[in-house]
Amino acid sequence: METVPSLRAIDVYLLSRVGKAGRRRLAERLAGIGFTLRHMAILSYLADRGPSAQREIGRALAIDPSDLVGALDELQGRDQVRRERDPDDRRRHRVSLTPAGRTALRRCRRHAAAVDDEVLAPLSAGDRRKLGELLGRLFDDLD
Amino acid sequence: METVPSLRAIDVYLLSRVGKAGRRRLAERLAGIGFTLRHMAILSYLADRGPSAQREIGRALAIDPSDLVGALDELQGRDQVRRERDPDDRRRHRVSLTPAGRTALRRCRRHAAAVDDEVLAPLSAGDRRKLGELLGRLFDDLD
DNA sequence: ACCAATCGTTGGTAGTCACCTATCATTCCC
DNA sequence: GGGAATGATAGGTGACTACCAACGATTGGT
Repeated sequence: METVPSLRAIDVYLLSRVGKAGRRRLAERLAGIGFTLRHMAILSYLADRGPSAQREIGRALAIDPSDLVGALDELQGRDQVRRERDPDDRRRHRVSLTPAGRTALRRCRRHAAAVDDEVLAPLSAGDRRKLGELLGRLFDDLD
Repeated sequence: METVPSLRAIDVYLLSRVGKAGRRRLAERLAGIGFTLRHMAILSYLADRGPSAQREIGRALAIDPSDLVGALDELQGRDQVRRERDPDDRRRHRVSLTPAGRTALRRCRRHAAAVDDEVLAPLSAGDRRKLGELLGRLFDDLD
């Protein structure tokens, strides 16, 4: 990457470029095992928060409800996710992880960790921890 | 943004999400004054490195040569950039900034600085500096 | 002088992405 | 019980992106 100091000085530009490169590598790896970043985010959400309505998942992950349908169809088609009507509110679907879903998630996480190691290779352990903390704060501030 | 700890723990995911949000805000602001991120990157490159061939610009900014043509057409249409044949190698175009281009770039930079302030608001001045340094190192390591 | 490579350009494709609208079933509010 | 709001779904759109193939002009190697 050639040096363009006046661009390099813009933090949002750096963030955008580095983020895009990282996203791309992660997406490629996940694609190799039949997943998208979105799939992984959904599985992670379910693992952390337990069975949920689609609307909650969509809101948390910034996925449009109508887009979520397709992603869930794919996961369900591989038995990684189960959809059943919520008995307490029959408009809702109660989406939950299956054992196969948990296994798949573990695989995704291993790939994600590998990409982290790859992308953050230039940083020391301490710097890497610091970066994670700073990014976490920025992330929490979104919306 | 709801809390999904196992996703938040993935640095590349944070990078990707924060970067995308930042990119979006910057793109919106620039769109308000008739620019894209790509335009700004090109103007910045020319300001930093002086008159250049299209191929160099494309390589440095990771823009496909065929995509660069259109962006330069737009800038040239507004007299922010000049294209002339390189007398030393008549295959090349010598692309250079015009005074109007410099003025436009200054405006872009002001908007970019404002977005930086906005996105990085949660960080102290010290943390912000640190983040910029870490991102800079990761950026230099791309490709 | 000729062949291969380079530069800019044209035109097209495929994927992703964030939307938006409309519809049906269900529930909530009064 | 009736009207408004909500959840999931289907279907489609426009913007942007990253590509790729092909071409004419020009240059460099030998």
